[in-house]
Amino acid sequence: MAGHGGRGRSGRRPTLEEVAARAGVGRGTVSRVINGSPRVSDATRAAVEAAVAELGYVPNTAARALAANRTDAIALVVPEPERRFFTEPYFSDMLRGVGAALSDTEMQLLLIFAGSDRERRRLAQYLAAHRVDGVLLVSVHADDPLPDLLGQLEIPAVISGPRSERETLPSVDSDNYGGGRSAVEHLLERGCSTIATITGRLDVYGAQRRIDGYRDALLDAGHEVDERLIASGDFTEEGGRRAMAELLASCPGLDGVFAGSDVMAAGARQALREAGRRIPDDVALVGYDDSAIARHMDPPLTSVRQPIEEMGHAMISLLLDEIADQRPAVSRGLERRQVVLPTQLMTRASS
Amino acid sequence: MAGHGGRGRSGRRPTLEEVAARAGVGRGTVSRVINGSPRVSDATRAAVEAAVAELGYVPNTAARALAANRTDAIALVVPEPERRFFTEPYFSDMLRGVGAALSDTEMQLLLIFAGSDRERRRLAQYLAAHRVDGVLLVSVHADDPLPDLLGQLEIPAVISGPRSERETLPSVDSDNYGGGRSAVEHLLERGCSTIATITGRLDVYGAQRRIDGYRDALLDAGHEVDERLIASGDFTEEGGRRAMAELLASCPGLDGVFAGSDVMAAGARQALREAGRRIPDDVALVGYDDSAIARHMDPPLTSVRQPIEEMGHAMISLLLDEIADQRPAVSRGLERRQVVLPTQLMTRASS
DNA sequence: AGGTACCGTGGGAGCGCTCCCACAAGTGAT
DNA sequence: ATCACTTGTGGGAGCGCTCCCACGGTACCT
Repeated sequence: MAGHGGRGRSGRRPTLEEVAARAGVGRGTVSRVINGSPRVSDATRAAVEAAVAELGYVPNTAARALAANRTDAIALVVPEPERRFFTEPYFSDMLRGVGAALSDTEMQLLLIFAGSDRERRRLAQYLAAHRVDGVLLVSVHADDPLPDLLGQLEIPAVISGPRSERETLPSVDSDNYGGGRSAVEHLLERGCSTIATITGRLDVYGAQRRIDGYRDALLDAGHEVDERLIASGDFTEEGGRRAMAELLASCPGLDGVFAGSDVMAAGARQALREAGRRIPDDVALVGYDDSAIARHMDPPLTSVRQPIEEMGHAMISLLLDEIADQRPAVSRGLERRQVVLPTQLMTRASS
Repeated sequence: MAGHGGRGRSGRRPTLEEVAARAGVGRGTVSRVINGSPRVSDATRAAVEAAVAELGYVPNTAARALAANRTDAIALVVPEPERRFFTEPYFSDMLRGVGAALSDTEMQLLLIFAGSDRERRRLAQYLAAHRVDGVLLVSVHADDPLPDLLGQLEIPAVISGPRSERETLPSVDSDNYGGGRSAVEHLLERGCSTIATITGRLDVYGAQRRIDGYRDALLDAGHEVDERLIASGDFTEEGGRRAMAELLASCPGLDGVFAGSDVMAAGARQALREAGRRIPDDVALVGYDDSAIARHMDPPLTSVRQPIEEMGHAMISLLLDEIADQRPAVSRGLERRQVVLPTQLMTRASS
């Protein structure tokens, strides 16, 4: 054999040009094959593919990014401290869903925390450098300036929970209203007469919608809504514990609780236990998220399941559309780019 | 004002060339300023910095990567399923430590899971494309082929727990032997006479070393080692529970347990509770990692603390050295590139 | 037969940077 | 004054790709 230019030898990596020479074609043709263009004859394609395999050719991402002005990467931005990311199963579930949706793509996923001011500055710099083609925004609070920044920079973005009913960014969400409603309807069916709720942070739109669902379910069943039965948590376990303690103090007679997240439900369980209330005999408890916590709690927690996997898929799909659409300035009609997916109540021993 | 080429206008971003023109210098000089080269006069530097600020210039990463043949990114590779990453606080602590160590750098950190075969193939492709300058390997099992792959591709790497006493890669570890030893010595001091241990996966070198520490502490105190007191877990909570149950069955008289991780200690606690043993009155319990679990357990868990933050720093520091050294083929002596950091026993109510 | 269409293909230009060589100007020893 | 360095600077070349224009060939219409 003349030459020994196999892939085994490390050092320099083969380039497009070398593949072209080996396959006896031009550079452009190899590029077309690599990028799956249909305008290549079958014979040529086969020859190129053989050359690629023989040489162990792997495209140089940097060169491609420079020439094509894209990075083939998207960022999952979590505007929360890292700690919360790991504590709150919602995030890790979301990461998994998005990762799964992306795994049949060439796109790379970057996880970026933007909890502290320092991290935010870093992120701003990062986005200014256009190091990603698009951004997935998870858990954004109502007054967060991040979406505006993305708008200025003209970086496509999709948000996981809309910030309000007038969200301008494409968004994906579960049916928080319906979910809250179904939780409360379930408690009513179980015979609860005094149902409290522990809400998430009120600057999160989804948390508000769950409360709306709570309210309407009670009203439609002919109950009136006692504002003292609405305690606000902050999505943390400790917040749930505290809210539950307050509720028990102000309304000792309550017999059902809808917590706005499983983690808060876990906190509520603690408070109930400390107060000597049995679950579900004295107080029935329902959570939200159907995370691992719910299944492992004692007793197992009834919870509202959000189709996280599907939500991840939907977000990716919206974002990729957004990225693709960015180039031609065609009039993208006002087709609804707000996806809402249904929830499902998972009934367990806690209610 | 003539022109309106400020940073506000989006669309095209300013290039080096434009900054150079604005500052009235050459391209090379701007590059030197951007990269902090000392061979620039103060006056010129100031002029360039002003131009950079006025134009809102941000370097194009892709162009830089292509020209300089580096990516300014490193990967944290976790050869475990995603689930374990989120379950096991060790990983998130490590991520935090590494992230902190990297935050005063320009380097970007990528988190990559390589739990499934599919993910591993993706990773291999990724590494073959040289999309990172270096790799941090966390929790590698003895027979993992990943380190070899990295070697072939000549990608600098640092491993978080050496695979054996003959580790060839630069590595960072806590003193597992000393940690295990101190845990057992502590139990002996507390008056325990029959001390069991729940080990981590035996193909993890660190787990072995903790057992060695356990053994030696007992031997040095004049006890003999009863093999029935050594039960193997797999670092999971369920594994800890099962191992504890076995230990209780075979050695009902035990009064002290050293668990190889906090998560397994949590499992052990369950089993102890189910068996009606009180902690620490009937059985004293010590964990390893000093993770959040330890502090929140009931009773709070005595645990061996590894200086994760420092370990992160050490890993980064080793890796950056490795990357820097890669270029000149100088004879890098055999200076020990194996860092071992001391542990510290955090005493709490469980012992 | 000539015209028009398209297909598959080759290769120039250029993406924005870094590297390095060349060169002018200054410094100090001889 | 001469030579040898050093310091700061400009700009050519080139990194490996994509984009796009141009071109020869074949097919199908007049």
